[in-house]
Amino acid sequence: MLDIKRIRENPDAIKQQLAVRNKDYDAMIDELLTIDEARRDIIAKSDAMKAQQNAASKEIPAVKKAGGDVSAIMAEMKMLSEKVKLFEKDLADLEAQQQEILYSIPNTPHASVPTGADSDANPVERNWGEPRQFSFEPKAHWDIGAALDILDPERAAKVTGTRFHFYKGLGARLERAVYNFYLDLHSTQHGYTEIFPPYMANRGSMTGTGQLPKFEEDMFKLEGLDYFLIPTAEVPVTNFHRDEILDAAALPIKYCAYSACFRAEAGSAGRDTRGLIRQHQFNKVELVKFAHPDTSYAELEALTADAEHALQLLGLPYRVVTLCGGDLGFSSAKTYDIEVWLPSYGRYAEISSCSNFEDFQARRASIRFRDAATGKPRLVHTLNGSGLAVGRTTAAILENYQNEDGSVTVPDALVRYMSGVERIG
RNA sequence: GGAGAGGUACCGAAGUGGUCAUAACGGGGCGGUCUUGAAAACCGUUAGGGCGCAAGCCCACAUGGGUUCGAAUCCCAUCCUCUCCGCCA
Repeated sequence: MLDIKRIRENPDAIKQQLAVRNKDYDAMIDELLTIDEARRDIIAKSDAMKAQQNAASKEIPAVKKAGGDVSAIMAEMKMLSEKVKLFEKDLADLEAQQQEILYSIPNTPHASVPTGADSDANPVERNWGEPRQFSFEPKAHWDIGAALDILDPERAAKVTGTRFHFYKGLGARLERAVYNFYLDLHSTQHGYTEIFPPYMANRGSMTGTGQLPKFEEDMFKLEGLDYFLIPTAEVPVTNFHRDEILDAAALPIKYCAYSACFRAEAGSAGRDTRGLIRQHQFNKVELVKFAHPDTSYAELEALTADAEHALQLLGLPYRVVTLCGGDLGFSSAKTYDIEVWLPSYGRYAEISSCSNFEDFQARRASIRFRDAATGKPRLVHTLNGSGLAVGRTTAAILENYQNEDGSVTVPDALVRYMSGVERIG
C-alpha cells in the first residue's frame, strides 16, 4: 500500500503517477483525503479526552489516600469514558474505510515505466539467441509429451480435474532436473540463500504481499482454515521477514526458493487450455530480495540478469520486455518480463516476471531496516522474480530441443541432473 | 484430538485492579574507563506506532472483544509456544 502521508502531501503527483496505469484513481485519492482528514480530527479529540482520563486515574487513588471523596470525579469520568468509546467506534470505522481504499490502490509506477494499454505496448529491452529454424514441422509440447508418454493430462483430469498434469518417467525427471539446476545455479553462483517454504500461508501473509484482499478469488483457500495455498513462493519468502527490523549491513538479503504454486486461474477459462503453460499447480523457483531503497533498481537489473543467465545456460532463446503501465501488476513499481521462445505459439511467452515493489509490500508487511545515519527504522524495498517457471521451461525445452524422429535432446546443462540421460525418446 | 502450563524489551524474568512501562532483577549487545593486550571490575548505553508547527499528548504487556472511574493484572474468544497422553510420515 501507498504511504498515506505521501498521498496527503502530494495528491496531484500521485494521481499523475497512477495515470500511467491507464486507469483513473483520482476519485479514490480524493475520497481517501476526505476520510484521512476526518480521521485525524477524531484522533486529536479522543487523544485529548484520554489524557484527561489518565490524569483522573492518577488523581483518584491520591484523593482516596488523603481520605477525600472521589464519587464526583468518578461520575464525571464515567460520562467521559462513554464519550471516548463513541469516538473510538467512529475512529475504527474511518480507519477501516481508509484501509480498504489504501488496499485497493496499486503501487505508483516508476518514472521509467512507459504508458500503454496492454502487453502489446510493452517495449522490448533486448533479445538473446535466435529462434531455431526447423527443417520439419515442429510439434507442440503436449503432442511431444503424449508421444513420448511423459506427460499425462487425461489421467490428471480423472484423478483431480482440468489444468493438472501427471509427469511420468523421464518427463518427471526432466521437471526435477530443471528446478534442481535452477536452485543450484542461484544458490551456488548468484549468492542466493536457498529456502524451502510452506505451501500454505495465512491471511496476514497473503495481505502482506498484496494478493489479498483484492485477489482472493484467484487463490485456493482451505476449508475451515484461514490458510491459502501459495500462488508463488514470493508469499512465504517475502513474509519470512514480516514485522522485522533487519540489520542494514545485511542488505541486500537474497533468497531463492523452489515451491509448487497454486492458482485458481479464475477468469482465464479457454486460454492456454492445452499443455503445461497454464496450470492450477505448477513448479517455480523464485528469487526474492530485500534491498536498501538507494540500490533497489540496481538490484532489479541484477535479479533479471540472474534469471536470464539460467535461460542462457539452457540455450533457450528469449527476450526481455518492460511492462507498460496498463500491464503492470498491482503491487509492482516496475517489472521486466522474460519471455522464452515457444515454437508452438510462434512467439515469445512469459517465463519470468521480475519486479521491484519498492516499499509497497514492505509497508503492508512491516519489513524495515535500521538506517545507519538516523538510527531510525525505514522500510526496505522488496523485489522478486521467477528464476524461473519450471513447467514452462520444460515445455520450452521439449519444443525447442525436439528432433524430427520425435525424440528430445536434453540441454547440456541438464544432462548431469538427468543422471546422464542425453536424449528422451 | 484429550489434559495441563504459558505468551511482558535482544534473551531470561518480576509485576496478579490505581502512584508499574523509556518495565525491578539477571544476562547479552554496543560505547567507554582501567590494561602492553585481553579478561575481570566499574561507568554509560540498548524498542515501536500515531497525532501535532511545536511544547507535548495518545497508543503499545500475543491478538480481538468485555467488565470497571481505572486492566499487564478480572472475564470471553482466537492465535501461538511448551509438557504429558493419543494418533501419525
